[in-house]
Amino acid sequence: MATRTDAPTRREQILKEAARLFAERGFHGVGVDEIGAAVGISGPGLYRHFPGKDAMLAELLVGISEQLLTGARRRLAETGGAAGPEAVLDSLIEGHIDFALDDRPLITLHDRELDRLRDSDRKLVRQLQRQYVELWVEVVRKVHPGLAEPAARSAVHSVFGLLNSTPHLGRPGSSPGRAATAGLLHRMARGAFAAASPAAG
Amino acid sequence: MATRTDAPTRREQILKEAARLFAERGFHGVGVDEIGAAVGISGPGLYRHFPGKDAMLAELLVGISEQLLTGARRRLAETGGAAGPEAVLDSLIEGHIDFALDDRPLITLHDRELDRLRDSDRKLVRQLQRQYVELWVEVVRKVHPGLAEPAARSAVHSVFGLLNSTPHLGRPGSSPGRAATAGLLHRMARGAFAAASPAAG
DNA sequence: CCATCAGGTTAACGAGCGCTAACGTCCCTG
DNA sequence: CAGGGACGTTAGCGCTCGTTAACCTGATGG
Repeated sequence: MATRTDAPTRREQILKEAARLFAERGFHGVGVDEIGAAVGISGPGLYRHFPGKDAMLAELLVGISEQLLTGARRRLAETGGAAGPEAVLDSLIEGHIDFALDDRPLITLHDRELDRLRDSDRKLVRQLQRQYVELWVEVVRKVHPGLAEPAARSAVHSVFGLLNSTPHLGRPGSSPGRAATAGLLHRMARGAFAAASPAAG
Repeated sequence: MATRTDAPTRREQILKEAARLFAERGFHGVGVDEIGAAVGISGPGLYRHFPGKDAMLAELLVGISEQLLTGARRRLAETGGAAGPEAVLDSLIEGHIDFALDDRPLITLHDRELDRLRDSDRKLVRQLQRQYVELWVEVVRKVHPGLAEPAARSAVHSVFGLLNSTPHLGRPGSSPGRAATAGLLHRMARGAFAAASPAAG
């Protein structure tokens, strides 16, 4: 019988620590020796698990993009049929906020270190990101039909900027607490979308 | 008599190109030779104008922070007396949007490369940023008295995230055009603040 | 009981970096 | 017309980095 949720493998440890370090000091600012030290082994030992430093970043960024996209598709499928588009949008916002609050280092990496990837990986990540954005755009336009498509796309990007501000919001366990912060971000995102339409007073 | 606005000096050229390169590939990802090449001189020639690579980044970040803060104070002084706090908030938003749209590389650097600074410079930048945030917080709380101070501070940080999303919004001259983008961002920022209060329906 | 292999170790290489040294060349000024 | 400062250049130093090579060890399994 397997242990509950299978204790984190070495690869996963490495990815987690690498994400934290990359987010703190940037991809080029972190040496492989530091990443190794963070998981208790030393520098070149990492090469038993990854072909190189680039590969760690690639796996992180692709993983983030896939996780966001598949999560959004799942939420769309679950919420889409039963309730109206408003419920779908709320679910998308909730999912993004959960991710931004629980994996702050990854959110930081997601739009910061994309240019350090090999061409093929970068193309893949951008494609996943684009699909994620387009999924949001469709839902937003159902909730706010007065919004033209280019404006909706800009609005989605801007709301991502709003939701991804979590790294600036004081460390977990500080001022407002997680639930309050999530609620605040959710209301602000909805308010921002609602105000995006030029017609709205 | 001086020429109109004094043709850009070598220092200013260097700072502008360095900002662009740092924003594109990160502080550690850009070599001094590249910065030199971007202004038509080669690597070590930069050291006639700056004591080191770090100094360029420091001057950029301190300059940004000072420009934002002094601009906000000026707007507060100009708009504060005559009209109500709503007009002040609109003016702050407008100023921040102008900056985010006109100096995208600087906006990118502003919250990305802060940790690469020497301790003293980083302290200075953080202090300027904090004053800028607090100025916003006060104005926001006058417009939305139902908002507690910690929530207001979080809301301000989140709206900065929204406004600073301009680098993701398609290069200048694309889809919506500058005025339309500025208007969209402005409405969304106001909508986000308005929705931040828990009481709001 | 020994072969294998996963997962480490240390040593060292080659490239690239920021920066300094030494030198050249205008241009301004007394 | 000296002389000096502003502003370049190229050569090269010292260091750090990512990566490879060579070796070690403990668990596994036929």
